[in-house]
Amino acid sequence: MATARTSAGAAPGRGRRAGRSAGDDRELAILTTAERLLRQRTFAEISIDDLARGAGISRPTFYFYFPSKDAVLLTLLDRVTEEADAAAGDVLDHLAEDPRARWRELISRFHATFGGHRAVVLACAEVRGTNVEVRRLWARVLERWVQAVEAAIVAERRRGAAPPGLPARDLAIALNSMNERVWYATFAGDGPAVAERDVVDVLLDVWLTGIYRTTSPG
Amino acid sequence: MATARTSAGAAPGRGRRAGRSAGDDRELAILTTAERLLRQRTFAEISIDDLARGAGISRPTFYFYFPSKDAVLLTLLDRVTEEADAAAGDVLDHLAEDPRARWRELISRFHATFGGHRAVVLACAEVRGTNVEVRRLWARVLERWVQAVEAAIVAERRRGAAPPGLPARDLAIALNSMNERVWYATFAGDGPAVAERDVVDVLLDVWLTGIYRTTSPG
DNA sequence: ACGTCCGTCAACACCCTGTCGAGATCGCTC
DNA sequence: GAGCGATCTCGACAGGGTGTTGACGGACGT
Repeated sequence: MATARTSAGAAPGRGRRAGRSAGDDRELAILTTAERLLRQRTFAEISIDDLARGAGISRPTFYFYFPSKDAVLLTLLDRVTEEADAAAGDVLDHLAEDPRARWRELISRFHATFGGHRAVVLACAEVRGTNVEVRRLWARVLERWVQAVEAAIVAERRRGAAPPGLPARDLAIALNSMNERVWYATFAGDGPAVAERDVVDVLLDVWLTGIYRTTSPG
Repeated sequence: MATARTSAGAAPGRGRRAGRSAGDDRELAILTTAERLLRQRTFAEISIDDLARGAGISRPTFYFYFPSKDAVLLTLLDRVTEEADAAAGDVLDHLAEDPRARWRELISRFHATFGGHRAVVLACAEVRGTNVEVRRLWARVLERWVQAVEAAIVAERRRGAAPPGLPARDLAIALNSMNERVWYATFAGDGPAVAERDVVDVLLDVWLTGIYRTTSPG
């Protein structure tokens, strides 16, 4: 039980006495061990014992820091999505300046963030089917991005840059979904996939034609 | 190890003496039990014992018919993709008659097939991360569809109906990927999703704009 | 009647998860 | 610098799932 150690939602490591403690180091050690191991094996192939040993503690002690293996991944995912949010910034507020360049910037930054943590992204895709918490967190994050894109599409239509068409929300969902799946295939490298160096431009083209009916919107 | 009972790839139930035998019934019973249970719980929540009891046999006997729980799902997936292939038929050979109507027919038929077996589809998405065989089978199937769509795009460009643009294969990958992910969200019902009655039209519009730059190609 | 497959299952060995309770250790106060 | 509560640690256990082994019954051709 311990304190509110589940994190994922706020700055982790809160709820204990102010300063740095040995416990914080251990928690971090578990996290970094997880991300390291994820670069070598599947999430399913990693046992709690692996995580514990990698962090220099015993298996029962692991449970002091995280309630389960999935909770570790959840924390990792939380960090990545925060990083992605920060990277995206407010590009969508400046679409009018140069639509194509701005949309490209958005997609490109997401690509860079996910690509930098592909092990975590792949692992999350792996457990999304079984783990409710990961599913919910991802749903929440995606919802935010969908709403941002939806608003941007509405704004582009209002200023006459984009023609009317599909409900903006549906279009935003479809485009975001496409990106997710295409990135997954590219990073996982199995099945038909777009080459990593082309993926941003491919996605961009489908976004632009979907929103503007042209790949060079004015 | 019994005979070549893994199936998934050819007509299942071959490799034993000609006529119907009790074993074929059992094998079928396992399959139908799996699809039934999948409508109620997650794949991970179903144990081999559940499958065996549902089929009226003991757990060790299950192993006589299938090497693992995943192999059952693989057989199920094989059937669904065969059904989808059959449903798709040769619509893509008649695009010139009425592009919008034909593309819509293609998407709509896939939608109907997957929607009719959403439990299996969802379960496959769940294990794709962990199971190599499911991953490979899905990759093979997807590759076929991608190639068919790629060829259709090339043909449409050649006859002047579609403008040049992205490499046809990359476009085909992106569009197929989008469909997969959007359907998944719609069927799973979690996270931002397109309403089931709208999903075909939403996907169609993105396909048409991506391929023709218009939603009403001539 | 007799071997030989097909089909069946009780029992076993194994691995992984999650929990409990008994300690060690840390940081603070008096 | 002794004492105390919170933090931290782990050995040992219980439970549930998987996959395998070895022995047993029945159908079928000869």
